[in-house]
Amino acid sequence: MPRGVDVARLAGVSQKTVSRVLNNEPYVSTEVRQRVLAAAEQLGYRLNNAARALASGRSRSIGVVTLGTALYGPASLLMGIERAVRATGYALRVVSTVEGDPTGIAGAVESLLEQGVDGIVISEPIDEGAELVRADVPVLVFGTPLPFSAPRVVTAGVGSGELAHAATEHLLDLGHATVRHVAGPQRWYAARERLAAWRAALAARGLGEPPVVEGDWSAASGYAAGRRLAEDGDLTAVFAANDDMAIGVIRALLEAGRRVPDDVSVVGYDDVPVAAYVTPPLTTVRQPFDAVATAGLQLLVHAIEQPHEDLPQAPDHPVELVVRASTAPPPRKTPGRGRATSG
Amino acid sequence: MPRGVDVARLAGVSQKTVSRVLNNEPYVSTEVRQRVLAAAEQLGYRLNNAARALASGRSRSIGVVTLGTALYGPASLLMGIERAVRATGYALRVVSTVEGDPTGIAGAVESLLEQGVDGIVISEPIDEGAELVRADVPVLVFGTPLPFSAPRVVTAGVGSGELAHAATEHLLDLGHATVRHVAGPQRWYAARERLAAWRAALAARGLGEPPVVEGDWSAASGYAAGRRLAEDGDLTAVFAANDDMAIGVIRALLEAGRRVPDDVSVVGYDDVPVAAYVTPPLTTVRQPFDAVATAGLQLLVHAIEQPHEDLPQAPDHPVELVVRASTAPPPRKTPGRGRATSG
DNA sequence: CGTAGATATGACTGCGCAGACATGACTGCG
DNA sequence: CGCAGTCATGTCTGCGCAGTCATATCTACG
Repeated sequence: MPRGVDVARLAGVSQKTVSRVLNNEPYVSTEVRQRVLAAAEQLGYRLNNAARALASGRSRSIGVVTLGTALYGPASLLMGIERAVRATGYALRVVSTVEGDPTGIAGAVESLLEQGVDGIVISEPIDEGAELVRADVPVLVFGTPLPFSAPRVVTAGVGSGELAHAATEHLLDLGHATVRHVAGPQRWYAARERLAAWRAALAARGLGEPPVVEGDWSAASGYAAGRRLAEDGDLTAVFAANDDMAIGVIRALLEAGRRVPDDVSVVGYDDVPVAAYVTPPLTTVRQPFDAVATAGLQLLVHAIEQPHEDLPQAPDHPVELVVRASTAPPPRKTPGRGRATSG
Repeated sequence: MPRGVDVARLAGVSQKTVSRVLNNEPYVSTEVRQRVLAAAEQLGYRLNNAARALASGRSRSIGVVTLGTALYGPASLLMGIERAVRATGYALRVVSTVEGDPTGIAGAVESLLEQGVDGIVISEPIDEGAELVRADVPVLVFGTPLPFSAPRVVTAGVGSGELAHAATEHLLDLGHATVRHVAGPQRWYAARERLAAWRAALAARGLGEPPVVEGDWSAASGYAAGRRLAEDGDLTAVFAANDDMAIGVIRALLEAGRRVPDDVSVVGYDDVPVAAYVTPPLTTVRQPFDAVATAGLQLLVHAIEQPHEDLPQAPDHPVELVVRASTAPPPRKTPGRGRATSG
């Protein structure tokens, strides 16, 4: 591997000037700049990242803690983060945790700190007990300020709240007497936020709160939840915390003889790409992952590079209720079937 | 930040001994090891990655080139890679490309090389023209040996071939006269492989090859393909290159008045988590992403750490055809509707 | 008891870059 | 014309580790 001095020799300048050129620093004449670039090109020279990081004290990289799942939401957010990180000129390092991992988020953060990242992104905050996560670099959390100890903690919202609210209201506006909720796993911030918004929407209309069924985001758990919901003879509207569970719910309802949306309306969350094509097409909520990631990363980079300035606040992002065929007004005559017992 | 010498001083040893302890080198007495670990713990000491990379010439990190999509296949493989990389003790750096990106895979590889990775993984090879990708570290490609110039190029298969073959055969075994194929974008290796396997399965039975409809992996493109397929009055069986497109195809067929599976059988590919819960539940093919990723990474790490030994071959992985309700024997009396014209 | 090997530790050094500072050439203006 | 300010470049240095080699101690065995 050629080094900076090799380029310098070939271009007839000092190593420092090579460094200047390759870092786009001012005070280099155009002519020298050209010579250096030509020499670097000729030798196939690349700056040595380790040496740069050691000399400058910054690694120019950002670490992200993600969940080891291919779930649409987390995967989309991760891809949004990747693009946003690259746009800021930083490199991306990824560590995943799995639910139930004993070291959890704290362990993942620790491993990123060992790698020397300049900042950390927690993409899907989940509660792994009461652990306090310590970091010596700025941290960006999507959703909620976990118990973090770090120089700067930045929070960027994904706007789940208001939209889960809107999803519930959409069902109520259609005339449903109430809305049942299939929640996500409550250790996830995203799941808690959606549950709270559903609750708030019911409360705003003075409605009581029917029992919540909790799933694990999977279609299988949605199916199980749907079987339980089907025992409710008065059921006409369901809000599921993500699309996969909504699809499972719909399948269970169909198998129980409930038509969707004729008998029961179902709303999902995420707008997965197949949502428009399943039967029936799913009413759902679309999240602007890219915009959220971009905005969050701008805050994080600001926190990294201007450690003493105040942080601007993250803007809210337009979220969108996508109404499709899985929601309709409730049936005229409620079927009034008796409540079946499980077994 | 405390440095190695600080720990050394506290433990009453030399910096070099601290280095030995933290790298688990032999020839350190148990007693000294304890003292050093205690001192490191007390100071909250962490090895400086940049300095170790500079001094040792290895960054202990592996870069992966992925596609900036949340598609189930690529996302699952990425997560499998993350786990596999972590299991080998390396750190993971991620760069994504988008289709149509002018710099393409070569640009992504270049940016990883600048970051100083010890090895590179190309998770979803796509053809970005005839570019020759150059790397000075070993490269692992999932699927196909692209035109690569690197010290070692390792290939690990995802076994798409035989299974796309099996999927087609499953339909033929049910009695269908032929099988139409909704292909993925042909720049993707995975799409070409599935197309070739479908072709081979037809040829093996001496069947002619009906025209292929190409999609872009999305349910929307599957829907468009399904509308075109619905013009074929003799259509009874479809093999789609992924589940999302299969779901789109099913929707289009339903809207065209074809029942699935009564009139037309549809097979997908990937076994996305909702496949079992859509209507009808989807017959599909499950890929062992984790196993493939683990095996591939073992090869890559071998190529990195034993540059002069021969590479063991990657084992084949069990792939699995999952038969669900979307496939059935063809209808007794073919409907024989005339071929409609589009427009 | 003497010497070869294994074991345990330290001193010194350099990896390749960017920061601090020095220096020289040039510009403009009173 | 002289001096301050800008521009352009170079010299020297150290970031914090791991590699190399030297050294000291401990075993084993003839």
